Amino acid sequence: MKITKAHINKLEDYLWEIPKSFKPQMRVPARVLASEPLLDAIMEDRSLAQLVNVASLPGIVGASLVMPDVHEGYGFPIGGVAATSYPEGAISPGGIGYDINCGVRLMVSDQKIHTIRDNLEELAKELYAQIPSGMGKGGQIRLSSKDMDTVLSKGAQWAVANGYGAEEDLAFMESKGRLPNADPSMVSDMAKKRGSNQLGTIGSGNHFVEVDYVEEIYDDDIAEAFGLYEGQVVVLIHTGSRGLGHQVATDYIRKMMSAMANYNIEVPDRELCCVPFNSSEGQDYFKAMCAAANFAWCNREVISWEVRTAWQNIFGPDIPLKLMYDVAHNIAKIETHKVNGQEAEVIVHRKGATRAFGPGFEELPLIYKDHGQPVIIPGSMGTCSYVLAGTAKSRELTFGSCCHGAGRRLSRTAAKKQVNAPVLKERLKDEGIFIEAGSFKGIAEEAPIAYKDVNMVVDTVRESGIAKRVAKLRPVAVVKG
DNA sequence: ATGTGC
Repeated sequence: MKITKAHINKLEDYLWEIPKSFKPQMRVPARVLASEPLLDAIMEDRSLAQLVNVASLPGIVGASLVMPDVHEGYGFPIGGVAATSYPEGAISPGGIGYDINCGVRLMVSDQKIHTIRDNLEELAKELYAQIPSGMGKGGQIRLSSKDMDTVLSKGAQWAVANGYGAEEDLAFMESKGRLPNADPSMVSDMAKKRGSNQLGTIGSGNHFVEVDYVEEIYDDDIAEAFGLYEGQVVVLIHTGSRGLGHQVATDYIRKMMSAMANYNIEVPDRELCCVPFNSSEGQDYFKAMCAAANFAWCNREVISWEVRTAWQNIFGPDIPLKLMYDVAHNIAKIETHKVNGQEAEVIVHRKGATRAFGPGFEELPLIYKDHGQPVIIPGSMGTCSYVLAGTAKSRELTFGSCCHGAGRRLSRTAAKKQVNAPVLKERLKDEGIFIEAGSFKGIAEEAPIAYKDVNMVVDTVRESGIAKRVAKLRPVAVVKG
């Protein structure tokens, strides 16, 4: 059945609900966090049908949720949050995504944009030279099978211990760059092989390394705590677990498709395949997912080292780049949330959604603790990005989650038809944004026109109260696959 | 997203 406005109730400004009564399979209502114009845009693709499907997941609690940057994905929409009861509720690889622990980190310099304007083109080229990018691309590091197991169990700590990272970065990463439940033996040899030369590589698609400057500060206190100020040059890194995470997802989706029947699980779409978290298949996947997440954190740490190398090559020694924060936006976590008025442990699936815990969260570095978790929102290439801070309200509305980006508006194919990439590249150069990319195809697919307006997305999360605006970033140099 | 596809 086609979902229309008639099926959607407005709960409050920026919060919409498709009630449980919409379909018999639904176990909880389906909720959309969006302004009305964004809701209209969301209704253009199959996001809401997928959101409704997710509401039938075994053990789902509260509501099936999507953020304002949602678009359709494999089974689950990208920009979705689903919490299932721990430990017997479902775990579903589709609710995490093929790129396990795809995420973003922000590094901050102590340079002002006007001091490096003349270096930007050179900087873009040097970053492109230092950071392997593109589909299937490997890097310099070849991991032995012993080192691979250490990466999978220790995450970013491996990079630090092996000269590709900085000890002081670890405290500034979600989960300190390491999920303790990882078990390398649950990751297939094929996945390990695919990942063995991919540490320190960004891949393709929407992944990038980008130099930005802070264009505007919205909250002085939080910006100061996060170490951000107007005019400051910063570096944004967006990538995940590459072929390794993709293979883990592929392996376990295949296993769950056949295992599902053993647990009498029926889902409205095969792509929602899942098993009970506490089943053997569920535990195996969770341990493998944690391992792939650790690979991704290590990858972003190694890329930071490459960025620091490029920085030194252009600006000389001793120009520090500090890690502001690193967030995952494709991951499942065991967390405590309020469910039907009671605190309960739940398995929170975030697929294209960022954890956004508010002030007081224990894991945060002391200097951030009074202000909530940094939430990093990359916009599309050549527009702008945001730094937000999580709030207490995110726990009430979205299981402590927020949006993760602008959200795709056009399919890759549609974007390629509409965009003349060489012209776009020149236009952006005229605006002072230098792009270095492996292919014009990649530039076309990632053109700003292919994305929603990130300002509208960020306005929604701000108005709904799940995050505060801290700073707006403007790109000046971009490396893409 | 991904050695683009059973």
